[in-house]
Amino acid sequence: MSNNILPVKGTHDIFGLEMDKYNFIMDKFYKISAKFNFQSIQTPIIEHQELFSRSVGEDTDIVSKEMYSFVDKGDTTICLRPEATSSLARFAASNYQSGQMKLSTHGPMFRRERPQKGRYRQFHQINIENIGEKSSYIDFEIILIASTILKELGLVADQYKLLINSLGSPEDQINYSKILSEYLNQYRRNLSETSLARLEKNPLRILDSKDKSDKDILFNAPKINEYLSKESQNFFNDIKLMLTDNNILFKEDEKLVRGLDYYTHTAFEFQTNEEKRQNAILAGGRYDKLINIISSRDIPGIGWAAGVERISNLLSDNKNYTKIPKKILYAVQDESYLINSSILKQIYGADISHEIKVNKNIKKLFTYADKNKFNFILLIGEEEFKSKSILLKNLDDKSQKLYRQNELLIVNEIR
RNA sequence: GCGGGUGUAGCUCAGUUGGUUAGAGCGCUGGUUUGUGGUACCGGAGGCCGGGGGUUCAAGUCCCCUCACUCGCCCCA
Repeated sequence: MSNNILPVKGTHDIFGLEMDKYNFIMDKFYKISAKFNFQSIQTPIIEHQELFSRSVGEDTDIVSKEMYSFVDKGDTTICLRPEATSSLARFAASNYQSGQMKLSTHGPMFRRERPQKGRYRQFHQINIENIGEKSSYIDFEIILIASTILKELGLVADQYKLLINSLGSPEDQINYSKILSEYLNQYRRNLSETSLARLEKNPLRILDSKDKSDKDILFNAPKINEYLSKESQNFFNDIKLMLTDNNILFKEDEKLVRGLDYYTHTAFEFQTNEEKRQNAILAGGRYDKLINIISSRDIPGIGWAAGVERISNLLSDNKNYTKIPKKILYAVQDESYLINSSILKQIYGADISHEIKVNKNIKKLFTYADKNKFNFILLIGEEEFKSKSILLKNLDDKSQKLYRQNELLIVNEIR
């Protein structure tokens, strides 16, 4: 026991039902995103740390205390990616040409937090990003895709809700930040420590503080939607109209600002309605200034990320997430029966899920087939070997038939 | 970073106010007349009771430390 090597804290092996659910989620995700013309991409899991300190923000929790970073045999600081949007933005910054670049990806992300239910140090996300398009239609479409995927995965309406907000244009944000800072400055004494720090660097993030005294102060704070420019208001209204038009329920939440610094305009989050758990399952928004922060180009973008484990947790354990193929067990009483076996070659050549099992005890062979949920057993025991025959039994309906070895065509008998 | 809970067989757990060789179910394995599987019955293997220290005639049980897992807070998908 003490010698066992366990997985690193906060990491998990994915196997069995969990793996089936994971594959199920991937399947729906890529199918639906492909339908909207997204192209899949895989970017490296390691990146220059600078990518995230510039994009996500130096003083976010993610960058300041949760990143796995190391110096790579010299002076390059490398890190395990804590999220994927920055990597895709990096890719787009050097590969975008014109029109829309629609990207979908998935993979492991790493954040060094205290693990708990629905929060792991290595977790998995699915992401879609649309880069290069300013139209509010895209904001709607990206939310529509999210909603479609959750539905297709079998989540029902009362399991989750959609919250949306507009953070306005970069100019609106600067403007509103000033007004908010002025207001909050009057209450410096009562603000929490973290909020005080944010007051200097990024006052917007104070809005989603969960500190009680902060909340009291924020109750009467100026609201961002009162300070949006006319253009920003129209932009946001268009999105809401499209959502309503397509029966996507949402709730406006003026406190929703997201934990990353790069968002502008639309911010949204799908949350589970279940109490007592990490409730954000999918979240994202528009990031028109992000690419300019990490490159010399200025390209708008919008996207979201969803936590695979968090979605997986919401899926029922009692469903079958795999289309199991018929499985066949080729069982023989002695290894020598497998030598120069035409049956074996047929099995290898056919598109059949199979296993070979050798045991002198016939009963063991059947028990094995049963326990491992094989649908058919192909048996060559001593008698069959002598008479050059072979037994095929359907384990589901218990019917069985004896064939001559040189006459059996497996693909014809099993389907 | 801060709090709560739990560590006993491969897995899920019992172990009474400290008291001899530490238990159950499931799983694994052998058998119930020699070639036919989900049931039934009988047998078997398998535990430094997470680790270290302490109290005691005696510790799985009480105390301290430590490690691991887990659930919350913060934050986030």
